[in-house]
Amino acid sequence: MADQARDKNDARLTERGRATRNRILRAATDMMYVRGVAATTLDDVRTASGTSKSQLYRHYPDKDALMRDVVALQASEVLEWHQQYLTRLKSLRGLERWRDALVERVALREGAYGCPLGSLASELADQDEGIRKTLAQHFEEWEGLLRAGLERARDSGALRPDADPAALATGMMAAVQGGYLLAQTARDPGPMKISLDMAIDHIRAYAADEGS
Amino acid sequence: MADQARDKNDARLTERGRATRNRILRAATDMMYVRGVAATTLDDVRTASGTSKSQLYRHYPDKDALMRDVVALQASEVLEWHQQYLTRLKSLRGLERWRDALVERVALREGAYGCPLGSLASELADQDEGIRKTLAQHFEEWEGLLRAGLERARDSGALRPDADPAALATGMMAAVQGGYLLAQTARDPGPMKISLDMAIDHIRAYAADEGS
DNA sequence: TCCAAAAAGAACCTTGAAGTCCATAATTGG
DNA sequence: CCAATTATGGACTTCAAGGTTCTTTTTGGA
Repeated sequence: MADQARDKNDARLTERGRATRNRILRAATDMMYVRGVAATTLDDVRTASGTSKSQLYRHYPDKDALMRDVVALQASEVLEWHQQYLTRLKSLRGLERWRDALVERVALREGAYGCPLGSLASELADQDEGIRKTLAQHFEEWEGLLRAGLERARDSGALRPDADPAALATGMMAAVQGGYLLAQTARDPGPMKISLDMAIDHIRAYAADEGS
Repeated sequence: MADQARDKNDARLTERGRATRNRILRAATDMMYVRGVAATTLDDVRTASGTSKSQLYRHYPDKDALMRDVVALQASEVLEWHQQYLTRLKSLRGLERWRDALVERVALREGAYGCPLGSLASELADQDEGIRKTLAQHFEEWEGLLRAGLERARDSGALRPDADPAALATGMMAAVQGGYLLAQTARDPGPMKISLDMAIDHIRAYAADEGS
């Protein structure tokens, strides 16, 4: 009882305990991404992480708690990846570099598995209101990276003053998610590239001087 | 054994039997859309359709077979709905009417549940290769409606000759799917409208005479 | 009206996944 | 180095979901 509360945040875990916990979370995150949350059993996680049932139980009261940590980890990794490209964004050129990296990433697995956050959202949004809200916040943060970049581009004169960074960022997010889904279904990164090109062209229409 | 083969296509079923089969399929389709495929139990379907276990078994050898019919029904209904707006499409004006109807449809349920086909795709694409291919074909058919409409628009002079209907249709499909996912996660149809507006604007950039 | 075939209903079985518990091994502090 | 605490392994229990089978009811044609 006191144990569970303590273990939730790994405050008083030894090095070894924390390593086990991380192995569990890593295995669960990877499997839930590839197979889906419902299709991933705790026994799968146990095997893949090289641990045992009682360890799952020690570190997570139930599958839901594990799932919530999976969402958090996946979100932090996705955000971190995009930050890498977007925190200093202020031109169309930067947006194109980001697009190329993203398309490359999707091409590496031939489109499969979809967006690490998007597929969680699709599976869980209408099932657990708490997780839905959490995911909505993560999406907002992600969109915020784009919006901030576009604002910098506008303020620095790369985009016209009448450009609407918020709407452009939302459109770009939809292009990303739609591209992911079409790529996943077709097992082909092609649609992702076309989709992102569309969204960038749409932004380019607000470029200060015509042409790229 | 002969029974199963016979029942698969409702060739030699009586009126009553066909009605039961339809009730089962309708209930399964609705529930799997709202709750997801994995979260829908056969017992749920049995209750919702007012039938019993042996009837499920009689009409469908297993859950997978039911699932496949659900995909087919959902696809035919989605396609039919979009055909209604897209078969005679040949101008931006028509595209805008379609967009308004789609946004209205999403707004009715406050964004929830996502795309009837897209959420099936996200859940099943990496789980069952056969279903993935089927869904890819349905998406292609859907995209084909858009592409054909854009080709008519181009041939009738509404779009410039250098417009690429295939790429524009793919971009539009991504906008639809991305819009659905963001609307589902945010429980707000707003992103769907912004996303479709972006895709239409992108097409408008290829309009023969400037402006709409 | 009666009979054969089809459909419905409900009890039953099997499997697999989540969750529980306890004995043993490892680790850490005094 | 010993005792106390923490981590581990694996067996066990429970439960729910899928799937099966049998009996009863309904239907439709001779």
